[in-house]
Amino acid sequence: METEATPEHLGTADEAGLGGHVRSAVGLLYRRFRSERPEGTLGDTALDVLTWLHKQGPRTLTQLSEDAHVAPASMSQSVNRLTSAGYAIRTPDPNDRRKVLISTTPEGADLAIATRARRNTWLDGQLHALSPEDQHAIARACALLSTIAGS
Amino acid sequence: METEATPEHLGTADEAGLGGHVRSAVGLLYRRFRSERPEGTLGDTALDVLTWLHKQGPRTLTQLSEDAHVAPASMSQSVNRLTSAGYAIRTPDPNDRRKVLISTTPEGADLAIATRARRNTWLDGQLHALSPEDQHAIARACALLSTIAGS
DNA sequence: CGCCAGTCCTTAGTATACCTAAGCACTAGG
DNA sequence: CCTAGTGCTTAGGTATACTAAGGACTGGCG
Repeated sequence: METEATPEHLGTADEAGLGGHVRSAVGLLYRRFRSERPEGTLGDTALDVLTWLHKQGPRTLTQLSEDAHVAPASMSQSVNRLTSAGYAIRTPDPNDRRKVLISTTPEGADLAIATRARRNTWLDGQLHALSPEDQHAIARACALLSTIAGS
Repeated sequence: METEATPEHLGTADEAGLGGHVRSAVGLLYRRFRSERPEGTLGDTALDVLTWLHKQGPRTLTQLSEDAHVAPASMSQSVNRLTSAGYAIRTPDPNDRRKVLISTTPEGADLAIATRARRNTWLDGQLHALSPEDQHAIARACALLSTIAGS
């Protein structure tokens, strides 16, 4: 086993808690976000994809699946929901016809904006009640954890 | 219904980013955690429940569902997976036979420990590569966001 | 030129996890 | 007892994810 590299001495409640706290907080927030989905039949993943497309412009399916860290087949399903609901379209890549570019429709852009606004209504309301330092800590933690998640 | 309170003027990149960054980071981490599940057939929610039971002792189903912020019916299903895999048992509450106390079996306790260790191996490895200030920011953000999620 | 390996995407089948609705089991108060 | 309320379960449906398998296209090599 890792007789030397295991950092057992980094505090007491700290190490036992940090990873666990991150997991716990992520689970709670994820479920909370999921429950904040009163409109439409689209799930949160599909809405996330729509938001990304709205911000970044057209992406291939493989790119989207890498962004979300899911298998291409999973992303294809999520894109199916978006396209069958009329919020996104698939366009064959003119340079490489194996690829498919996914982009938002005008309705999709509207929904992305509306979704963002609705989400911000609740979450920003909570975040703005915090002190600037707390907000800064959260921003920092998000950046760090996103990097970790993407590694 | 967001006709009145929508804060359109709350900055430029900051507010648009903070809520969005939180959501994005949570989504990425959640999927990452989910993919870090090589062993057994139990999902991450079921493992979380097992971990809570291991730490807190027997709980009723309603208590568990409140802990996880899910409907009692959902928790009942998760508990079903645990019990049918032999990691937890249901015991009628002697004082109120409507209630059911859920507790871990010895195998469940072992699995909880092993799960925690496996999770910590990866996540703590990442977290320990950060500076103490960064770790502190994450700990703080987790505490704050857990409170927000639970509100 | 035609074949073949590799890449990109899709569909099919399966599993987890969440929900609402409906119903059973039990408790407590008339 | 009978009835209202509480705790839990099951049934049915949706979203998301995976693996496996196959179709469409590209590019290189005989």
